[in-house]
Amino acid sequence: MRDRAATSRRILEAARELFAEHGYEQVTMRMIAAAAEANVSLINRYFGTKAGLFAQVVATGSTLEAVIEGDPEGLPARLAARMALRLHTGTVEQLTRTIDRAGTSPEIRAVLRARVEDAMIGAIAARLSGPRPRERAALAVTFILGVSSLRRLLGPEPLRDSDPAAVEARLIAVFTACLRP
Amino acid sequence: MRDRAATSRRILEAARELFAEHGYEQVTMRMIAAAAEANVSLINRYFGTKAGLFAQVVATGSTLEAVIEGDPEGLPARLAARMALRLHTGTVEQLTRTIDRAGTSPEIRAVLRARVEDAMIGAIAARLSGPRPRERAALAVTFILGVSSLRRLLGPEPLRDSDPAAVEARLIAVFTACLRP
DNA sequence: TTGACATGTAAACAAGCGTCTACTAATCCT
DNA sequence: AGGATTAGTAGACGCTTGTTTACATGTCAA
Repeated sequence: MRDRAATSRRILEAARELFAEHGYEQVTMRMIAAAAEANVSLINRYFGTKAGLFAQVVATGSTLEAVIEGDPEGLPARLAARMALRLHTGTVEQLTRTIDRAGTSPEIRAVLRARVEDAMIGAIAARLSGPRPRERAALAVTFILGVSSLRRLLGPEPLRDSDPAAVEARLIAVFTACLRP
Repeated sequence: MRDRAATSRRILEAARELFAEHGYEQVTMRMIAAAAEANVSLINRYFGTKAGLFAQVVATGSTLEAVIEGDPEGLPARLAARMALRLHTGTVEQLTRTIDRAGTSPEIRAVLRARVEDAMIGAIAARLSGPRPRERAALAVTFILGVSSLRRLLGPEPLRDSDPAAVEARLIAVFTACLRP
């Protein structure tokens, strides 16, 4: 046929970018359709509803796993290095930004919650030894989410023209304080 | 007359609570009017537009100033104590929550940015000595905003039934890592 | 007391939203 | 080759949104 798979993928990718950029509520079905060069009705046909599409976007987005895996001792340093790079380049992890900008729509809270709980807090906590690993992981995730919030509010400028090495050293201290037993 | 001042104040307070609870976009003019027991048209008459009302809410909301003032050495401890209390009671500062849940509406970004820049980052940075005070203050604000994000996504449960003293000690270490010269 | 002004009200407005229905057209299977 | 199935399209539907307009009512000054 005329390639349902390709169209479906174009819709998903267009939605992924738009949700990350403007947030769930600001993005309309027609915006997604236009960006994907597809018809609006196809979005509903393939993903059911707008919330369903968003759930798919969140569920299939890559998470921190590439950074998390490795020796647990080096975890704060790896998180700090990644964040320092992001701060310096002015970008934010796409999925983190999507989560931050999603707002408070009741229909999408469940999937957001599950994703943060499993793929962020749970993934970090699994690497930690010592008491209350989820509690410590949650603090690290707090900081990661905070960066998205700050950038949403202030744009990419703050912390950008800082000395990357100094920022990274500070971030290592922050993540260590969050995660150490 | 029929007390314009009182009606105006009821509208402002109703809007303040609703915006903090549900976020800017989820709150409708009719919700505010109902909560304030006022007519919808009066909101527009007194505040111009929905964005204008939101600007008024954000501009008049109390900030961290009570916590920030005092000796700079004790600032991390005071911030940590306040946050530990908030985490334990499951609440979040109203204005911080309003900012977090405001979403990405272009019409309100300017006022949000100004408020975070001046009343949070600027206020903390003014108390700091050493190099790049704004940069260090921004990291602390990152963490503060992150707590609002985490609670928006996960609700009040996480970090709630932890040992408050242990959490507070950890938070002191985090804020110290953010703010120390 | 009465006219003028401020306050409050109700209804409608136009626009935008997500979704659905009816239809066309392309591709596959036998 | 031709019916069946599926991808894609166009347009309307019902609803909600923020805002505005026209009107009623209460209050104060003269």
